[in-house]
Amino acid sequence: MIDTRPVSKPLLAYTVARLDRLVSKLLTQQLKAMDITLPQYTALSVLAAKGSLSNAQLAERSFIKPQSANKILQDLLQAGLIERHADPSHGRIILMTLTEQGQRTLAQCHQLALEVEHKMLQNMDIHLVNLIQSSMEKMTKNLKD
Amino acid sequence: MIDTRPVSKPLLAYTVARLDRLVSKLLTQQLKAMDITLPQYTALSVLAAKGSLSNAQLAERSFIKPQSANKILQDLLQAGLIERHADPSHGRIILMTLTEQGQRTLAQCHQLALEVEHKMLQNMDIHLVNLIQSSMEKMTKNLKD
DNA sequence: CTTATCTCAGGTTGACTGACATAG
DNA sequence: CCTATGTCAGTCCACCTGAGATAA
Repeated sequence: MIDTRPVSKPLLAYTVARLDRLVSKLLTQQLKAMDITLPQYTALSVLAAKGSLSNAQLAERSFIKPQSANKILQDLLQAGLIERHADPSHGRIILMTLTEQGQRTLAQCHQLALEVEHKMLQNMDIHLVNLIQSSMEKMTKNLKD
Repeated sequence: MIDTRPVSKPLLAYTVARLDRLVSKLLTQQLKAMDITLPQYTALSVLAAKGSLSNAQLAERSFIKPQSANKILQDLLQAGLIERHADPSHGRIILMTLTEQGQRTLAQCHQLALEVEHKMLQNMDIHLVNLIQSSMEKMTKNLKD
């Protein structure tokens, strides 16, 4: 029997989505041991990288609504992993920073995440991986504008 | 003031997740005009590409549970976009294929998805994009095993 | 008996929209 | 007034787990 189906490649968007679903699944499993959800780990990482961010800033960077980001930050506050600091230049804005416990927890979570990252990148050229990462950042920028 | 924060790059896993969140958001918005959800469009695309798949096969490919895939297929059946065919070689397996209406709908959805894809890939080298896609498929394979 | 498949039912999570107070 | 921000409340969706029937 002759196969008459089209042999067109799937969209890159599909390949990205499929990879992300698998990565998220594995990462969520790993983080469960630390009693941290993936959105919580992500927020913790971004806060640590930026030093401090407001709820609105975190939401915009993460492409989610401020109400969604607020829920994540409340849970991190509850767990004692971050703390609030009033922005001296603007009374309404509240900046979030990691507590010492938050930094220790983040370091442990990062170890678990690195295991997944290394498994994902096994037998891959480091220069190619860097090129892929910068290309994907460009794609994100393309879609933002 | 001197910035003493570490300048280490984020994980590739994070960059993938951030891009996927934005792509999924835009794609979901576009598909709303066709009254199709992103999981439905994805399932439709995979079924069309493979010709026909069982619920269990679709679930495994998509890294979701059979119960989740079943819900999606039921909705597509309800909408008349796919139809069921008993597998002649195994009484319990039910293969799914696109109806003619399903193929027409998929073609229209694909046009909307291509708009997002093209925006994402604007000013990017096609050969690099192909290299990125095959690399990401390799990453998915690395994580599967 | 064991395994794979399909499917009904209910639960959880991580996003959403709505509404409103407050700071500038 | 208008805009941006924070936050309380409720909703929705896409996944999940549990349980059970059926086919090889």
